[in-house]
Amino acid sequence: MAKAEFNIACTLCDHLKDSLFNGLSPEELNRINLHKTCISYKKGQNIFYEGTRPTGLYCMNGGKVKVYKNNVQGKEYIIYIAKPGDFLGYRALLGEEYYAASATVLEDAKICFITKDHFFEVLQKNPAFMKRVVKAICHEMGIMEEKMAELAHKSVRERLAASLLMLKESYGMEGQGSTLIDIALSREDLASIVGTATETVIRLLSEFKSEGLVSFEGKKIRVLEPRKLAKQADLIIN
Amino acid sequence: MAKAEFNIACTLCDHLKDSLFNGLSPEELNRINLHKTCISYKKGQNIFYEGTRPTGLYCMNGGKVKVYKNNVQGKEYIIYIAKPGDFLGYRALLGEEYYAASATVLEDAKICFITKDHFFEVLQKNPAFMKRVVKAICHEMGIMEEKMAELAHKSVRERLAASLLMLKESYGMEGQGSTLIDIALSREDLASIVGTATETVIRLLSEFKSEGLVSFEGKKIRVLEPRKLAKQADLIIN
DNA sequence: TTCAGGAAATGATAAAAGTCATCTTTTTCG
DNA sequence: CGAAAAAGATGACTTTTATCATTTCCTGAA
Repeated sequence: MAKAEFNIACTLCDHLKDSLFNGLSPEELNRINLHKTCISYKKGQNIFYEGTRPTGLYCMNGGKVKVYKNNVQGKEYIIYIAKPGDFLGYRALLGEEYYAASATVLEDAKICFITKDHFFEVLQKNPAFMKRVVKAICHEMGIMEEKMAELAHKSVRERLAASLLMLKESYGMEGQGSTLIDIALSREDLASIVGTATETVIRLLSEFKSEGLVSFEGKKIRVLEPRKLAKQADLIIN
Repeated sequence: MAKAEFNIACTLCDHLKDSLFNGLSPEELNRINLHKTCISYKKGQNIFYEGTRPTGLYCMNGGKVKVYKNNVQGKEYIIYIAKPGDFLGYRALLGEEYYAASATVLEDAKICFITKDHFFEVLQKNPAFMKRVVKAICHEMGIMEEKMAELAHKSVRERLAASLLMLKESYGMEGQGSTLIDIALSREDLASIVGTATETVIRLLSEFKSEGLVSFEGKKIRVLEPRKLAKQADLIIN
C-alpha cells in the first residue's frame, strides 16, 4: 500500500468551489499550492490517529474518509465522513490540541496536506477567510449539538432513519424517482455512525426494506420513501 | 420576576480572569463596557430560545445557566452549564444562524449583553482575541466529540459517573477530604445532562450512595470516591 | 403553621437493544 | 480457481433502560 504522490494546482482544483478555500485570491491559492503535498491513499489506510499532534491541515481532493473515535472496549463512533472539498483535522490544529479522533480512508482518496505554518499564515492575513472558517466551525458545532440530543433521547430505529436521510443529503445520487446513497458503507460502519451494534443495524435495515422504505443495491442503499423515513426518524409528525 | 439592571465595569469584573475577554486592552474593555447591558435574572427565567436569532453575546457575571435542546416529545438534553466568565450564545452568533438551543437560569444569574456589532468589531480589530476565541471553540468541539462517543456506546451508569466527575471538575468545592458539587441540580436536570430518564438517575444515584461513592447534602451531591467513580465511568481500567 | 404541589423515591412491567452463537453469502487473495 | 477470511444475516437469550403507577418527602406560599 504505497502512498502515491500526485499534484493538482489549487487554482484548478475541481473541488475548490466546495471548499473553504473558495474565495481566496489566486496569490493566496498559489502560496498554499507551493507548500502542499498531495498523496493518494487506498481504502483502509490511516490518515491520522487520536492522541497524536497535528502538523498541518488535510484537504480532501477525492474519495471518502471516516473520522471516528474508539472507546476503551474498541467500539467505534463515526463523527464525520469527509468528502472532496472538506478540511480534515482542523479542529485539533486550531485548538492547538492532540487529535481527539482518528481518520481512515473509506474509499480510495486523494488528500492534500498543508503545513500548519502556511495555513495559519493565510488565515491570519485574510480576516474574511478566518471569518468563513469560524462560521463553518460554528455551523459544525450546531450539527454536533443536534446529534448529542438525538443520541441522548432517540431510539436506535429513529437514529438509523435519521442517519440514512443525512447520508442521502450528503451522498445521494438521484435517479429512477429515488435516491441512491453513493457510498460503500459496511453494516459495521453504519452501526458506528448510528451508535449501535452491527446486528441491530442489520435487523432494522431489513425491517426498513420489508416496509418498502429502502432497497439494497450491492453494498449501497437506495432510499425509496424519504418522507416515510423522516416519519420513522420522528422528524415530521404527520 | 422583574429583570433588574446592574452595572460593573468590565475592567473591574471579578470574572475577567476566567473569560475570553482576558487579554483585551483597557481601551477595548472600555469599548465593550460602554455598549453592554447587564441584567439580573431569577432562577427559571429564560435567556434565549432555540429557533430565535441572536442579536449579541451574553457574558456570565454570576449564577448558573443551562443550555439545552428539547426534542419533539419534550425530552431535554443539557448541552452545557454556563458559569461566571463564560460566553453564552456565541455559537449561533459566529455561525450567523438561529439559536440551536435554549438557555434558562439554574441559579440566580447576572448576565451582561454585548450587541453583535460591537463584539464583532473587537473581534475583527484584534486578531489575537479572534485566535483565542477560535481556540476555545475548537476545544469545545473536542469535548462534544467525546460526549457523542460516550452517548453512543457507554451505559447510563457509566455516563452518570462521568457526568458527576465532570460536574466535580467544574463546580467542585474541596473540603472534608472530599468534594461537594456546588450546584443545585434537580434529579431531572441531572437526567438531562446524562441523557436518560429521571427515575434511572435516581436509582443509579442511590446505588452509588450505597456503594459509598457519593453522599447527598441537601440537594447537592458530595463525591466521596472519585477514583472509584472513574472506574465506574470506565475512564480507568484497573 | 399548614397544605398544596413539586420533587424524590420505589416497585412492577414492558420494550429496546446488546451479546453470543451459528450459518450463509460475498469478497479477497495466493 | 478455490480456500480462507470477512461481511451479512438470523435466532436465542440477557441485560439495560424506559415507562407508568404509587407513595413519600420536602418546600414555599398563603
